[in-house]
Amino acid sequence: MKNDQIIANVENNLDLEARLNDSSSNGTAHSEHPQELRLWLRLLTCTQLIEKHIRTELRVQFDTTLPRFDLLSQLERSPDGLKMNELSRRMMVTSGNITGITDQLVTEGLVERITVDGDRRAYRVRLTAEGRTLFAEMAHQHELWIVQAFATLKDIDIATLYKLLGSVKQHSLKDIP
Amino acid sequence: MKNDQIIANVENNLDLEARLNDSSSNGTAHSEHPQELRLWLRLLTCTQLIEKHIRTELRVQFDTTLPRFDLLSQLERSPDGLKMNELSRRMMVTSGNITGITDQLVTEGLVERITVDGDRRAYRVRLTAEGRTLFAEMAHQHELWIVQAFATLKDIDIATLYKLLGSVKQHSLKDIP
DNA sequence: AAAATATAGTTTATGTTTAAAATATTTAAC
DNA sequence: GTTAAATATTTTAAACATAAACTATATTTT
Repeated sequence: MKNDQIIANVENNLDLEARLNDSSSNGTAHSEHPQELRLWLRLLTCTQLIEKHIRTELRVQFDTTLPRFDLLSQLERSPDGLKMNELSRRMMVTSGNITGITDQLVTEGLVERITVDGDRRAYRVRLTAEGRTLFAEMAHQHELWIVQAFATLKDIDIATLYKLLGSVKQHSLKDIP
Repeated sequence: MKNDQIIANVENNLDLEARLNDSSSNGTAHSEHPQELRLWLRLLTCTQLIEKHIRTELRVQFDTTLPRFDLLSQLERSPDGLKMNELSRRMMVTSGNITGITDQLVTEGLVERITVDGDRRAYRVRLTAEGRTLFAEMAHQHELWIVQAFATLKDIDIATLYKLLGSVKQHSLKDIP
């Protein structure tokens, strides 16, 4: 997406939120668009804005994508590697997807597939030395982007957000089983 | 994604956050994963959980997708319809994408393309009567899902979240131009 | 008015993601 | 010990999504 379009989008998204907020103007006494809907839209907007920024930076600075970064990120904390299945579950994407991302990272020489003793169905995927080095660089930048994204908030606000979103998350999880 | 996998994902995502929170255990005095990183991960998790739930419900209850629902949602507030261009900007996707989604909705009989007087390049896309009826049903359910997603929060907490995310959004927007 | 430029929408090629089917292997049941 | 069920991964088909090229029409410049 071009920069022009991002700007246009953002302005329109603002319009959209403005229109939602303006729902009282349609004459109905009880809000037609409850505050939950407005909150959801804003949550989505924030996530999308930050995510777009990270994707752009990853592409510009490292010529890579967010899924590839995320996979490396998972592996970084597991020196012995992780099985495809485990990666799929942690990244909340299907295993077929992991196959494709891993294939690319193998081609780039950043990860390697290792056979698992005693289970010829499974692999463990592990960072190569090159992958580990490159990821360290990327992770450092990534952390700066994220810190910057929330730089407008006070520590106490971050803590509040974290706590409230924790409730939302726990609540969402209850409905799944 | 199957329900089993969703459950597994969710549990693992919990693990992941738990591990992040546990970063103090690695012996470094100043947090290796700053609170901003943890907040970002949680924000992402919440958004993904809610969005996945909406996608699933849309598929199960209405045999449709989130992009199609979003397009109908845009049209619902514009009785005269919207131009493809306008849809593209509001939905934050490219115009080529809008062409495809609109084609499907036309096939399903939910929207129609109308010529614009005085501009033979453009169409307006408008809900059909059938589309309007079906969308009303979907929107009603959608609202319930969203309200349910935040049902764990008190009104004051929703207001707080809304306000703090407002700061984050404004701050993100500053960097774009 | 003709030429240049801009706009609206579609098409094309490529890549991502999902759900579901397929393959191979392991574990459990009998 | 053979069959049945479960597990790990890959493959496949369909829906999105993007960027860039293309067609058609409008607008602006000269």
